[in-house]
Amino acid sequence: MEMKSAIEALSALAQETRLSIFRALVRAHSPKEGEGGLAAGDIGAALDVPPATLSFHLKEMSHAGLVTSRRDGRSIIYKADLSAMRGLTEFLLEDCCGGVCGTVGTRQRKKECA
Amino acid sequence: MEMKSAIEALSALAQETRLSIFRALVRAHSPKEGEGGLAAGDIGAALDVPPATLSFHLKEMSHAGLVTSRRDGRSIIYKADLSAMRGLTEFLLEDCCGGVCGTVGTRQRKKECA
DNA sequence: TTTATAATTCTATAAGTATGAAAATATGGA
DNA sequence: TCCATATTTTCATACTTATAGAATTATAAA
Repeated sequence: MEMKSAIEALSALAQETRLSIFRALVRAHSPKEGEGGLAAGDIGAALDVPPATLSFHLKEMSHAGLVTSRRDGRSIIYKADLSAMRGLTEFLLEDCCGGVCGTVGTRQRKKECA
Repeated sequence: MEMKSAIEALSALAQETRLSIFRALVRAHSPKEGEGGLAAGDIGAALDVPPATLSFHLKEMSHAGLVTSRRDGRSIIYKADLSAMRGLTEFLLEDCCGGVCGTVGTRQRKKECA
């Protein structure tokens, strides 16, 4: 991940409606392809957001790579892209402590930085 | 962490100058109290940001809880607060897959979601 | 005390983002 | 085909955020 896409992802999350949408999609997530996620209408109903506003926000999140979508009949199912999240976290903590603490990359951490 | 502070932290990171500052502070981090971090002037010189602009951004980051500061003579040393980062990540991925994947909380993950 | 250095606050201007009503588009069923 | 449902696009308005020059405050050294 590089600067530009990291900023797009962070900007997409830095808004109350979008953050609520994302967290709802995380809860409804499934690691299985073609499963999990929520229909746009269900998100709008759950969070009480009008269709035009919801669509604007979902588009922002798609462009930022935070969600994917698939059509299911008349509905469009949105799903969180969690690999983007991991990439973002690694970008943020890259080379932490100049590399000596091992916060990013290794499974076995050397020190407790984050 | 709750919604409001998460949005403040995400907004603080969702801006090119501030994101560059944060990453520079992550590299210069030390887990030891009173060590690590960078003087405001050094950040400004490294990133070529005028003092007033830099000060504006550092204030945003302080208010968002992403950085702490301590005075050292005429300089003010800013340091990344990495515990805030961990709190933010946990907030974002809370109850992932309805809780079954164990992405947040447990050290030993059940599945690879993020 | 005077001077130099470091950082912040004030301020005006410029630029970017969110909202939701109305209209348009897409799908599936009668 | 015609109708109902689901979602997106368009658009005007309102709101929020970034920038950097000039003035101010704080610390340290001469």
